[in-house]
Amino acid sequence: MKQRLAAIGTVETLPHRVAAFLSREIESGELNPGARLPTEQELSEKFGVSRNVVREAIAQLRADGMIEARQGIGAFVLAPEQRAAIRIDREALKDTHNMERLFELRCILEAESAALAAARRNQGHLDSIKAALDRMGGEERWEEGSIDADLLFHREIARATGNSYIHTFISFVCEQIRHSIHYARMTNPLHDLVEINVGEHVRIYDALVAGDPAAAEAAMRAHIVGAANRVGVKLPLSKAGGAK
Amino acid sequence: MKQRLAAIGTVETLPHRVAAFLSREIESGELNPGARLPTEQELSEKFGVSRNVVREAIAQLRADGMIEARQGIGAFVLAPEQRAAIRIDREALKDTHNMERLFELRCILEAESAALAAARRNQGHLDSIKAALDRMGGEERWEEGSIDADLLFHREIARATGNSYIHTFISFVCEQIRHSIHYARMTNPLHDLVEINVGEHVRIYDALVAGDPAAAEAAMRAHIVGAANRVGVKLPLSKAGGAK
DNA sequence: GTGATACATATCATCCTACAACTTGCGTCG
DNA sequence: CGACGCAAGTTGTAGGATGATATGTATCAC
Repeated sequence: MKQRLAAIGTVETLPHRVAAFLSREIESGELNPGARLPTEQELSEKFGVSRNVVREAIAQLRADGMIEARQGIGAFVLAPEQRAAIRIDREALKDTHNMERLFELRCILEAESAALAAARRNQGHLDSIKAALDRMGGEERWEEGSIDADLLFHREIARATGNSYIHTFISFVCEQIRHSIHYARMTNPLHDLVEINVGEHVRIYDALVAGDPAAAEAAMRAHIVGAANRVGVKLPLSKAGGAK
Repeated sequence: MKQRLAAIGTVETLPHRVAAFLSREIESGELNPGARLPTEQELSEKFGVSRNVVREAIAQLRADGMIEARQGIGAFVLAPEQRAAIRIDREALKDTHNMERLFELRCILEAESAALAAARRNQGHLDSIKAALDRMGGEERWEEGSIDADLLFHREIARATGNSYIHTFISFVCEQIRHSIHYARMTNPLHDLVEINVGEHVRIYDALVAGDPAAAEAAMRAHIVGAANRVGVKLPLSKAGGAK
């Protein structure tokens, strides 16, 4: 928990600020792919920091595949397709519209993954999922704990697909949504209590136990649409309402 | 193209090596979440590099949310759920089984996204998609060019969903698969020519023009299963064969 | 003895300088 | 005119110095 507080209120370190500046400049199109960045010395003068700080910032962008540095020449902006990592800007999460987009992505990922999980889960998976489910509705009414258990529930289902990439992606998207909701609550204390609908979770779990992919997918889809509604986001998914 | 070659044969810089070492140590579980890393000085002595190099390596891991540095105390390993970025190890892509997992993830993402795109696309989107389609089957029979056009086709469809996160995720997964195929071809020159099935693409495009979500989803699913087969991966998707 | 204050220590954050490695372009020389 | 080499610019690495922050310890007052 101490980590969580620190993670949220992270002090903006200098390299992080420089990296964020350059990153925005690239995303916004001021620096097109193929363009050459100013030299490290120029950047250090421009920002009023040491060259060391600039180097750490560039190292970060380079690790993400946003830029490529060539010794003796300079650093160049790479095309977006060459990115080696997916990173979501925390600032963007404060926009409700982006939260809606995240929920949409999550729905796509989790609905079909639930079907996969229903087909492939073994007893160990079911036990882990059940444990998370119990933690959610159980004695601990502490809010943060319930949210943790909720996320764990979804992660365990993702793990039951047996596909580590699916697990990684779903964990990531869920965590981004957690942050997004966190921000939304700070600015708008109306949703002070994000209720967790245990019934929806139970229906998903039952479908997994039954090994019914179609039922699991439908239950998961209904759950995520419901969860989005509870935080004030209505999903315009084509399948949500109209599909069979 | 020069960038591409350089990107593949990238010289392993020292900070990158240190970061990779620590990253593997964390992934493998030798350093559990909450554990404290050795001090920067210890690491610099252990690897025989300057403290500056160690700092750049740690800056990378910190940007990914793998570790958290606290001034005056040390650096600590964070839980996997707290990662701020998704990064896929290039080495892992050489494993065929992982390629299969990637195709599975891609199928989940793209099938439903195609349905969304069919519902939301405008004329501009259709034009961009058509342009990519033409480049694929057109005069340019240069292999790399066809692959580029293929990926562009998929990216443009993802863009037509109007959801930037979906676009980012699909672009990323497709690019990882491109690399994976690249590696597979180096070791096994059998698939020297990855044929691109234009007919499958046309069917997807037609469904998008018609604005038929269900048809677009089905066509996309068939296409990705087919593409996987053509590179020697058979997808065990529950929906692929049995659905409907 | 107990509590609080002050100090010493450990560690990360930033800065500075210097040199090595690499690329490019220009000028010199054969 | 060509080839070689040198100089300048840029990134890569090294090493030390100083500031900021957290922790433990010792001292001192009560």
